[in-house]
Amino acid sequence: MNALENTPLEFCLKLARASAALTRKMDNVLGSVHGLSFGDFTLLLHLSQAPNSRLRRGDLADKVGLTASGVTRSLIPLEKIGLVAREADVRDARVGYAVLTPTGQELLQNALLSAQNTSTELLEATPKHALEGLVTTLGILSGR
Amino acid sequence: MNALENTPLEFCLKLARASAALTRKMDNVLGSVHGLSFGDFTLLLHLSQAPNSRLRRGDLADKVGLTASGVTRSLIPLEKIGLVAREADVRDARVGYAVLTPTGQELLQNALLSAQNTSTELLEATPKHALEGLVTTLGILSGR
DNA sequence: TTGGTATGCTTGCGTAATCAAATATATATC
DNA sequence: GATATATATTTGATTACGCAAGCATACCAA
Repeated sequence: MNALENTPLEFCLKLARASAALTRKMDNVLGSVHGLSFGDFTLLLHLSQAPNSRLRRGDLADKVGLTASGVTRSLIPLEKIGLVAREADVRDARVGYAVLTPTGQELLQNALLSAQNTSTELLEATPKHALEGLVTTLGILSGR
Repeated sequence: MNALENTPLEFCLKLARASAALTRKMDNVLGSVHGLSFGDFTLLLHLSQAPNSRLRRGDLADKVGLTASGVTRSLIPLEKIGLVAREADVRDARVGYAVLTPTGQELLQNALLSAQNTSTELLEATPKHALEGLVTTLGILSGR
């Protein structure tokens, strides 16, 4: 009945479905507790992991899997509420940086705990060693 | 440097990123060749796999990982161009079905080949046995 | 029956994110 | 050094899609 069993396409379909479920769950948890979407959280987290909590806007787009324009638009509300600040490059006036503010750092610390709890809970039925392999495969798909 | 190595959260972040990359790739391929988005394709494919190529709209939502309202809206253009038709339930006037039309079947056949090629290509560096494990984990995440 | 609740789907509204075009700046070539 | 091309980001227009509320219909209980 299902000719797609164990095909790459089946994998892709399940990936998309899982991602949708994950995003909704994360959006609900992070949104109700911290006022962040999963996308917002991801942006802040990547910034916090960068040197000086600062990234070129284009590089940030790459890391989170958005287009440059997606990052521009997503940052607007975060800048407005003071979680992220904009900085210019001294040598190249075209590039802009996004920097995590102290306020952003602080909010992120709390949101991080929620996100970790939620993801751990979601994956509690998955053995740890399985995740390692999966991360590799997902990296391949992302072109990484 | 990265305290998230091999945590469930890292997995979730990569999952979201991989899904974004996958969707963009599929959208490009299916869109340019067949005029379908990856989402459209997924809807048609699930219908084609159902008995009589027909599903209750709510069940379809479940399968593809959208909400009911997402399905309602996504089907509108597909119904408009005649790939999907709407049918009523004789016993329960609340339920609506979505049925794949012959035109839809035909378009899907072609799109399926493209999708299969693309997904195979994207995953060519991933051993088959790895995919099997992944599918299980993704199912868990989807609550399935 | 009839009132109340549950179910299936759609609509209103707001946000997110795409592509393509525009803008601004930098770099290279002649 | 002027002109062409390349790069980084933003803006315009459009589509996708979630949640909450709204409808219509079904089911249940007294």
